[in-house]
Amino acid sequence: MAGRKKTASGTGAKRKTYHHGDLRQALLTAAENILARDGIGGLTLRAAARETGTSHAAPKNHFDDLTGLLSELAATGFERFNDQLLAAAAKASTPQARLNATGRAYVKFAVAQPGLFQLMFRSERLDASRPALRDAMQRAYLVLTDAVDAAHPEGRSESGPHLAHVGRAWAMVHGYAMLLLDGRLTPLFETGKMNAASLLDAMLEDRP
Amino acid sequence: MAGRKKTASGTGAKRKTYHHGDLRQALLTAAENILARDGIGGLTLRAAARETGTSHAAPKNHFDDLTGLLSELAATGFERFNDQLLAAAAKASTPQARLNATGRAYVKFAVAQPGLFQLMFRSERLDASRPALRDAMQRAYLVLTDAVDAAHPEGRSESGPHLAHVGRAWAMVHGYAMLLLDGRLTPLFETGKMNAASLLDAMLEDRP
DNA sequence: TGTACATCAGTGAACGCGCGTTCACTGATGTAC
DNA sequence: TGTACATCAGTGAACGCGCGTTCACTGATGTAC
Repeated sequence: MAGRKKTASGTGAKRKTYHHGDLRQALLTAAENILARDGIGGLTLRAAARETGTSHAAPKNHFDDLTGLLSELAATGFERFNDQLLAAAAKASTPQARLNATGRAYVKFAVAQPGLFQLMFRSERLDASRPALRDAMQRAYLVLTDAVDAAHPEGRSESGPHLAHVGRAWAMVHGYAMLLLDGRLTPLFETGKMNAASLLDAMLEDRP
Repeated sequence: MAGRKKTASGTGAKRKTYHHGDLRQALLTAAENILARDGIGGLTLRAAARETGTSHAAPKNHFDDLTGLLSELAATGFERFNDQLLAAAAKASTPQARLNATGRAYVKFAVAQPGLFQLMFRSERLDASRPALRDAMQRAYLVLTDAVDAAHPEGRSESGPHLAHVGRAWAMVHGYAMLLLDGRLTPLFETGKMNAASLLDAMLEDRP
C-alpha cells in the first residue's frame, strides 16, 4: 500500500485503473480460493489471473512461474499453520497437553483447508529452496519439535530416543490428517462409536 | 493367454500382429513404468498407449477413461501391498513383532514404489467404487486391523480403545511413509544418528 | 474341412480444449531537473 | 510547480503443446453351418 494511491481491487471486482494496486497479494488470495473450490488440480496460472480479473500474462510480473506462485502460497500457508499450532498450544497448561493440543490443531488445519494442506505437504509442485517457503517450513519444524521437546524432556534434542518421540508424534498426526482427507478412515467411523475428532482424542490420550 | 495364439508383445517391443494379445495387462505394466519414471503427473492415457506401442485410442477398448486405468492399477498395487504385508508378518513370531513387521513392510512398499504408493493413497484420481479397487482396499484394511487385533487382544474389534490402537498404528506408519517420500524428515536425519530405517525401528519399538 | 459373417481390437486423422509462454503494445507511476 | 522521460505493470493476440475424445476404417478372431 505504501506510496500507492489506488486501492487494490478485490477478487473479481472490476478495476477502474489500469494497474491493479496489489496484484501479487490478490493472486495469492485467488489461488487459495481456487484451491478450496477446485482442488489442487484446478490451480493454474491462468485460473489465478482469471480469478483476479487480470489478463493471463499478468502473473508473470510477480511470479516466475506456477511453481513460484504455489511455493509462495504454501509459505503463507505454513505461516498460518504455525500461528494456529502455537495458539492452540498456548491454551494448554501442561507440556503433554500442549503437545496434544498442537496435534489437534495440526489435524484441524488440514480439515479446514484440505487443498492448502495438501499443497503444503506435497513436494512435487513446490520449490523448497525459495527463501519464504524454506523459512516457513523450518519454523513449522521447530514448532513441532519444541512441543515434543517440552513433553519429553528426559532425552533432549538430538538423542535417538528423542528423535523417535518426534517421529512418532509427527507421523501420527500427519498420517491421521492424510488418511482422513483421503477418506480412508471411514471404515473406522462406521460403527458410530467414534468420529474424526473423538478418535484423534483417543489416539492422543494414552501415549507413551 | 487362454485361447490366444499370439504372444503378447512386451513394453516397447514391435508387434507383428494387428492385435496386441493382452493390451489390458500391457497398459497396466506400462502405466506402472511411467509412474516410476515420471511420477504421477506424467501418467496419461496417451502416455500409457505410447509406452505399449499402440495408438492412443486403443486404451478405450479396455478402460473407460484415465480414472479407470488408474483405479485398476491401484487395485493391483493394493494386492501386492497386501501380499507383502502378510509375508512380512508371517516371518515374525509374536503378535507385537508381527504388527511391527507389518508396519515396516508398509513403509518399505512406499519407499520401493513411491509413485504407485501415492497413486494408491490419493483419492483424487481414483474411483473407489470400482469392484477391483474397492475389494483390494477392503482387504488392505483387514490386513492392518488383523495385525492390530492380534497385538492388542484385550479390547477387541470395535471397542473405542481398540479403534484408537488401529488409528495410532496406521496413522503412524502412513504418516511416516508420506513425510519420508515428501522429503520432510531430512532434518531428523541430519545429525547422522538415524536413517529412515533405524528411526522407524525406534518409533515402533516402545509403543504402548 | 471350408466358407460366410458377425464381432472385436487397434488405427490414424481430426477436433476442441486449456495450458504456459512470447511479444509488441499501452497506460500509469515515479523521478530528475 | 511543471515538464520530460525512464521504468514498471497489465494487455491481448498469437504460438505450440499434449491432452481426451470421436469416428470411419481395417485387420484379425471366433463361430455358425
